[in-house]
Amino acid sequence: MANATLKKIAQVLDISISTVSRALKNHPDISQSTKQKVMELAETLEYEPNAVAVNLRSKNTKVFGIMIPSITNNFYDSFIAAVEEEVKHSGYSLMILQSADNPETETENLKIYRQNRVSGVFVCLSKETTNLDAFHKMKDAGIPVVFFDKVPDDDTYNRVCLADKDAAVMAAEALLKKNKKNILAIFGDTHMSITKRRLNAFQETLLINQEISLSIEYADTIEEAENIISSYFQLKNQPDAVFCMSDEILMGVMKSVQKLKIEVPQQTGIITLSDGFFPKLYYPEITYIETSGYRLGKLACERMMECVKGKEEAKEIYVNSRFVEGGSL
Amino acid sequence: MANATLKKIAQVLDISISTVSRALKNHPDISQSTKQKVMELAETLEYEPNAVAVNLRSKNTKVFGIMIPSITNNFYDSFIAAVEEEVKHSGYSLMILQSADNPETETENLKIYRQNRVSGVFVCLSKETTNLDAFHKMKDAGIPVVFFDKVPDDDTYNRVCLADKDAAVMAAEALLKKNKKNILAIFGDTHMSITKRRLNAFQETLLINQEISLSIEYADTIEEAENIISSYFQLKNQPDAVFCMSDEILMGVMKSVQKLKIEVPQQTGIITLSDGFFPKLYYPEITYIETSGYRLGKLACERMMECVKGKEEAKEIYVNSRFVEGGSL
DNA sequence: AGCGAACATGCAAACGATTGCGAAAATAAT
DNA sequence: ATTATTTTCGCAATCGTTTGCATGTTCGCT
Repeated sequence: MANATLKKIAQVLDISISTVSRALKNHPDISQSTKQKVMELAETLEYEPNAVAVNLRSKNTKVFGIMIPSITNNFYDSFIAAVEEEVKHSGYSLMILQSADNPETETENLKIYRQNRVSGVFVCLSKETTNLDAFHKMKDAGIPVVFFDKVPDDDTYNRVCLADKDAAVMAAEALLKKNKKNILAIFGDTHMSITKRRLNAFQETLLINQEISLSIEYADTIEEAENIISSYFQLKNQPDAVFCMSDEILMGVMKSVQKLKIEVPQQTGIITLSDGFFPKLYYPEITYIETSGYRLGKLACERMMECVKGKEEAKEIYVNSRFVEGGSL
Repeated sequence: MANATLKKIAQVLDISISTVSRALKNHPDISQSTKQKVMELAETLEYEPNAVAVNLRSKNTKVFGIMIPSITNNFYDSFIAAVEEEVKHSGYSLMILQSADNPETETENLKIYRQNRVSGVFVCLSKETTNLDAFHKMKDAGIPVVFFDKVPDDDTYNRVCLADKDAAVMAAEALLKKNKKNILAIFGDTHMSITKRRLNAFQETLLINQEISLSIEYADTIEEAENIISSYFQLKNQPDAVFCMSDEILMGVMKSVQKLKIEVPQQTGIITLSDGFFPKLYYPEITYIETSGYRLGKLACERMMECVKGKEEAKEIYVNSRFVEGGSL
C-alpha cells in the first residue's frame, strides 16, 4: 500500500497522529512497545514521509537551484556534477534551469526558484545580463545567491570564480618561457567580464617583452575561431603560438589545424584555458591552464552552505589555476 | 516586503483569506472593487504564491525527475536540454540526480523522487542494474516512469529509445556502398543491451557480403579504443574502414588517428553513431548516423505527458536515425 | 492514604493555499 | 412590503507533518 500517511498508520493502530510521528522519530516520550508497533506497520505499509508537507512545515525545501546559460556545456556539467555530489550527503537536491543567455528567461527562472522556495541558488550569469534587479529580489526573499564563473561586478554578492587573471598570466608566462615571438591570441565575447580580465592580464604579462608581436582576435563561435586560424596561417608571417581563451575557441582552432595539417608543436604552439576534457582529445594533447568546473563547484557549495547557516556576508572566492603540460607547446 | 502570504494580504485589507485567494484568481464571485484592491496590494507586497503549499494541496508538484548515470556526458546533456525546454511551458521543473552507474544510488534516488512526490521520472538505467524492484515501487506510488536510452528488457515499462538496429544497419549499409572490405568495428560495454542490439544488426547486415573481413573489438574507455587503433594500424593488413559504436569510442579512435597521422578517408574510412557534436570537431568531419539525444528528449516528454494525463499503458517508442554525411568515409 | 515525579499519549495550532457550502447583503420581481 | 434572486463574501475543512502544552496513567515515597 503506497502513499501511506501518518494519519493512516494512526487510524490502523488507533492512536494519535502525533504519537505516530514521534514514534517514527524515536522520540523519548514514546514507549518502546508503541514505537515497535508503529515502526513495523510503517515498514509494511511502506510509509515514506511526504517531503512536500515537511517542507511546508519547516519552511525549508532542501533544494538548491542552479541556473546556467545552457546545460550542453562541458564546463557547467562538471560544475553541476560537483555540486550534486557535494550537497547530496546533506540531503539537498538540485533544480536546474537554463537561461539560454536570455535575461528575461533568467528573471522568469528566478521567479520559479522563489515560488518553489529553494534554499539557495547558484547562478552563472547570461552574457546579456546588465540589470541585477531580479537578483535583488532574491535577497528580499531571503534566498542566498552564489554566483559562479560569470559573476556580476557588484561586490555585494557572493562570487566564486576562476582565477582568470592568474590563469591568463600563467599562459602568458608559459609562452614567454618557450620564447614565442609571434603570438595569436583568440578571446571570446567582449561583453563578458571574464574576457576582459583574461585579456588584460594576458596582455600585460606579454608586453613586458618588447620583441613580441601579439595579435588579438575575438571569436564568439567555433566557426569564427576556425576562420581566424585559416586566415592567419595563409599569411607568410605565421604565428609561432596560438592562445585560446576557452574550450570553444580551442575546438575551432584545432579543426583548422587538422584541416591545414599544421604541425603542432613544431609549426606552431598551442595553449588554452580549459576544464581539461577537450585538450585530451587531440594528439598531441593540448597544454592548458586548468580552470576546473569541478573544483569551482566544490567551492561554490562550501560558500552556499555557509550562507544557509547564516553567514551571509558577501565574499569573493577564487579557485586557483594549475598548469597542465600537454605536448602542444 | 517579501514572502507575503494570502493571510497577510487578508489582514491588511481586513477580509478573509478565501476572498483574497479568489480575487487573485479572478473568480467571478468576487466584486471588481475588491479584486482591484487585492491585486494592487499583492503587487506592492510582491506576493508570490508558495508553490510548496500549492503542491501539498493539489498533490501535484509539477516536477519531473531525471536520473542518469552521469551529467558529464554530452548525450544526456542534450536529452536534458530538450526535456527542460519542452516541459517548461507546462510549468514543470526538473530534478536531476546521478546514479553514477551504481544500482544502490539508483534506488536511493528513486526514494528521493518518491518522497518529493515528483510527477514522473525519466530514467536511463545504470550499466549494472539487473534488479528492477526499486522501479516497481514507483508504480505502486503512482509515479510514471519513462525509461530512455538504456532501458530494461521488461516490456511492461514505458521505453523511449534510439533505433539502435536501424542505426547500426544504416552504418553497415554505408560501408557496403563504399565497398569497404576490411572493417574494424569497435563496440562498447558488452553488458549493455544497446551494445548487443547494435552489434547484431551491424553484423547481420555486413555478412551478406562474403568477401568482407570484419574484426570486432570492445572498448570501455577512450584509452582502450585508442589502443585498439594503434595495434590494428601497425599491422600490414590495415582496416580500410573503422566503425565506432559511440562518441566515446570515436574520441579514442580519432586520437590515435591524429597520432599515427592516418589519412582520413584516403587511408581508412571512419563512421560512427553519434549525437552529432563530436563528429564536427574533426577535419574532415566524421560521417555519422545521428542518434539524437535531443529528439529522444522530445519524444520522452510526449510520452511522459501522456502518462501524466492518465494514459499509462506501457509503450516502446523509437526515435529514428538519420544519416549525416561528413567527409570521413 | 496522599502527593509528587516520571512516563505515555493526545489535542490543537501551525505552515500556505484551495474550495464546497452556507450566509449576509444588495438587487430584482411580485 | 414581501418574497425571490443575485452578488459578494466568510467558515471551515483539507493536504501531511511537526510540536508546545495539557492530560491521563502508573509508580514510588512518605
